[in-house]
Amino acid sequence: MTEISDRPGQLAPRYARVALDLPMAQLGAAWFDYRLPPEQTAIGPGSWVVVPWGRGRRIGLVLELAERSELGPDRIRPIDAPLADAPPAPADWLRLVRFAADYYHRGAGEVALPAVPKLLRTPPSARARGSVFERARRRFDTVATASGADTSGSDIPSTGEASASGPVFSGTTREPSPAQREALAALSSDTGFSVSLLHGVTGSGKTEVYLQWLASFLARDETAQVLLLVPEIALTPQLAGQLASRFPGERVAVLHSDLADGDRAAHWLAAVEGRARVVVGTRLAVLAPLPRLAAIVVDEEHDPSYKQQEGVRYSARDLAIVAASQRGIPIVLGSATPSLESWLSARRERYRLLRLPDRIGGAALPTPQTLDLRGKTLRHDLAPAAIEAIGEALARAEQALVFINRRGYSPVLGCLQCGWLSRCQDCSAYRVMHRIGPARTAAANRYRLVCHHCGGEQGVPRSCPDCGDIDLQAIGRGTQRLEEGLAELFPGARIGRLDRDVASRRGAARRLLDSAHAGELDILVGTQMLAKGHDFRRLSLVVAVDCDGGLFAADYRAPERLFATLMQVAGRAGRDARASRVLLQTRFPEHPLFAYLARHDYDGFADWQLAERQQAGLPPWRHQALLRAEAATQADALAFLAAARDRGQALLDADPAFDSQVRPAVLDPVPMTMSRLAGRERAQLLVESAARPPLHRLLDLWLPGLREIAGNVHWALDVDPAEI
DNA sequence: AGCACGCCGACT
DNA sequence: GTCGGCGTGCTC
Repeated sequence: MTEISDRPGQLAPRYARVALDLPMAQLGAAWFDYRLPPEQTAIGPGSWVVVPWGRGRRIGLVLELAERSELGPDRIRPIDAPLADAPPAPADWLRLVRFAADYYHRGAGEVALPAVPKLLRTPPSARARGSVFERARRRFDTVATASGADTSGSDIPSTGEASASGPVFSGTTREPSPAQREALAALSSDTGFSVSLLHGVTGSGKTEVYLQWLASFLARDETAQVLLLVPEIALTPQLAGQLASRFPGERVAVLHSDLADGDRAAHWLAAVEGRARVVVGTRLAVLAPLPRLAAIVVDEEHDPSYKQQEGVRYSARDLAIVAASQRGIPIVLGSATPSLESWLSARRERYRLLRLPDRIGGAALPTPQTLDLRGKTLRHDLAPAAIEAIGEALARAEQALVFINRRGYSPVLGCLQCGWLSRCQDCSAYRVMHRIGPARTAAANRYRLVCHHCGGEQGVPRSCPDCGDIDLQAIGRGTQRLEEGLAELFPGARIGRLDRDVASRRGAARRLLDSAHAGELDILVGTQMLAKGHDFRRLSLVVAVDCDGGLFAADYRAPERLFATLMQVAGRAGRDARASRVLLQTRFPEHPLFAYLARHDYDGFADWQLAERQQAGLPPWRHQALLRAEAATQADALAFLAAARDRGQALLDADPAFDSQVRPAVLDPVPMTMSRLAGRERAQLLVESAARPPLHRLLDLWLPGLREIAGNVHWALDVDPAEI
């Protein structure tokens, strides 16, 4: 517990600077002052307090105490009370929160409060009996003792040895390979802060390195905690079980947004109070206030899901590195296809590069081959050679995985007569046709049109809304339609599908994966979801239906993502040392990306992409911040951004401190690619800079003034945007 | 951002 | 005559 100043002769502070979860840029404040209770309390930096706000109550975080306030005393209200039973925030965590607030140009409360489970940051009502904290403590004790591990997926059957757990996740320690031993030896020399990039192909045993390395911290110090960040929630529950069996006697806290409120509070509190020494979670776990953090691993560090896309748009990977640096502890970033940001840091020897070049057990990586679609007659979007290969795999009683990164039945419905397309009325996008009923249902009830952006839905019109023609066509193919096509091509084959629609039904994803592992499925159809961390023993063929979307996309990160995705999908094949094939359907087989992929040459690909980015003046060579605006009309959004640009430019011109060599550039406002979303018009303004300090200096000067010109335009800043 | 107060249309 | 539309204004 942090204590208030009791230095003799000093004036006792009368006020607390409290961070609240409110949009501070819009409110024009960095914190709110409240009066401390006159009697001696333990309120100090890191204390959680209940404060009056308007006519209600809110939970706030005390940033610091102060003797004076800018505000007249009559405008300052007193703190209600300390939040009973809440463990104070550790100083290390407060530092991280402050860094994130500065870096992302938001209020500290906008960073800190969303990191606390809802149940624990709801002001206690006068009625509530007992402490939510005490209940959360008991809950974790019960679940952690009962199952030894996981609480989140009680409907999820535990996976046996022959199941989803690949060898690297097994409960027993296996003898490390020479490369693993080398990596572990290098890591064991660490004292204090260091960043290591563990570059290892799928199946090379990165996880074993993480776990052994983390275990060494737990063994060395009986109060030490370790943090393992993972990209997606889908695999987290089973990973928790695996960690629990791997660290017997340790209690594992699991943190991700899909936990039930009570579980989330229980796990968070166990982590925060040090009762759980192993903490595993998705991006939000990086903001858990861990008092005894000794080491961090970021698994699949390149994964886009580490970037928060609403509220404070932080990068959990970047914040993890900051946290390690602030605490003077080591961090390991692992990936088969590191982000170009991390790769550049490794090339500059700011990060130590460790490699696991080979698959465990010596299984060869299959060599991806392109299938040129030009001039071919496709059936259900599949080239003859792909169909043939699937047939061969089935004949050998092996499994095939067909990958398509589009869910639903067809991406758009259209009228062949007049050209009408199923546009979403609220978004600049097409509504996607989804099959919702079985084949015997009347066609009109079998499908719906769904917008993947705003969630808007409608029935399928019986005839064209524009010309009345009844010949409406599903155009293009998603997972559902591909599944149908495959059933037609391979009657009798057992086909399973996995995409977000399937996964949203509780337990459905697990059931599908279990049947796949049990050999009850012959063909798996799915999106990215199918590519993450599953070893299918009998899988000998992977077909990627459409690789071309990522080749020439407007988004300069598209090739990087495509390369990572295809590497990951390809990695599903051939773990059992069977002769495996990976077929990539494309109309541009001569694209250099495929050559790097075929050679398994990540280094070459990354260096090539880095060179392209350097030439184009893009990250990670230059740094970006994006000012996003949203208004009723595009004109309003653009007018606000234009005014913002002028003010930004004026600041740059007026301040000689902006060195002309590294002066940030404020570009012109443009409508966003998705210019309309959920009925709101959106536009954006890019600021870019060769160096970070002048960029942040500009943002510091610039953002406070935007309040005056915003009118009814909503705006927000995105530092290091992932998509532009 | 919430959540008030505050003035103008179609309903019991 | 009311219920309610969302336009400004305030919150330490």
